[in-house]
Amino acid sequence: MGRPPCCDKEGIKKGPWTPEEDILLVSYIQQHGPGNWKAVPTNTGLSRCSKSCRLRWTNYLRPGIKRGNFTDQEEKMIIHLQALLGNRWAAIASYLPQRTDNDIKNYWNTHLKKKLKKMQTDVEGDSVRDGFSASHTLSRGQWERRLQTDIQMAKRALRDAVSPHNKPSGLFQSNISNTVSFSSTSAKPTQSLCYAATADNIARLLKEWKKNPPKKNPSRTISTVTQNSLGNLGACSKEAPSDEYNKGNSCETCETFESLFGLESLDSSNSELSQSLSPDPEPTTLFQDESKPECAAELPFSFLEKWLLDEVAFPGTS
DNA sequence: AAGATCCACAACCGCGGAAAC
DNA sequence: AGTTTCCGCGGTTGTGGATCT
Repeated sequence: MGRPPCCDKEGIKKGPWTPEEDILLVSYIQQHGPGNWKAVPTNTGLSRCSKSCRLRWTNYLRPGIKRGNFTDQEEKMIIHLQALLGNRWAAIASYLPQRTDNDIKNYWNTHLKKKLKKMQTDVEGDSVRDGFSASHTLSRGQWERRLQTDIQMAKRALRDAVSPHNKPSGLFQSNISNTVSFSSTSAKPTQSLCYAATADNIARLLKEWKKNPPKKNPSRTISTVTQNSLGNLGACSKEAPSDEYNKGNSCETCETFESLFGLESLDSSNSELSQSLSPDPEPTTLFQDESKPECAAELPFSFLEKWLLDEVAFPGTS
């Protein structure tokens, strides 16, 4: 049963987005901000369902999205977070602010899953050769101990991945710079700038496209080009990654950790944070909603750090 | 060179939860 | 309190490009 799909209506366009549609959507959001997706198709004249608009925005058009190859660090993070959180891509994405859940999900399904499977096969092959099949011979107690060990290993590996002693990747530098910039108000102008650049870029691309329309599959080709360009531009907004995925995710993630490890409420760390991250009293910019919510940006990472570094919180981990 | 197959990823679908009525 | 509507999430599919045969 369930609700009928919102895209069943006649006249609703599906498939790849064209640059023109992108521009319509971006300029509308530029004026009104994201949210109220229901109204977007009506107000923009787009023949798209609200869902499609939201998806297009969150996955491609919003500023701060990094596209392209995943770094080793990101890969490690995804693997370990997936081990800890399962397929909760939105939660995982909240630790990789420049990546969308869709991106991470795709990367997991296309690359990491295979990689891990292969590794597992190799290990199991060895085990079978040794006359030992791990998964079938474990008693419940052994299984639990193994689970504990897995969690600890994941935890340790995650700590390695985020350790400041490691060469920091853009990922964590961006988190760090977020943290630093919280005390100043420098992030917002940067962010707006990048957004404007994004919209301008679409316009420029469209002009180019109209001058020299590609011979084959124009919409997809240009769309892809636009996406990449947007991604590249978005990458400049390291200081102000978008937060679409962080809304609500931080708490959700904290709950996950809490439930996983039986930690007490995060109230204390929250209050600490709320002090250090006093909300910006200035009038909001157009894309305030899109800006990295200080709390959401900071909380998961801080908590993660705390969790990783606090051996006491998880007795017997060392 | 051409067809077959694989791969990557953008987009869609359906569901659940929350908010609005 | 019950129903409807909207939003967000995760799983899945479709399509075009890349690679292989």
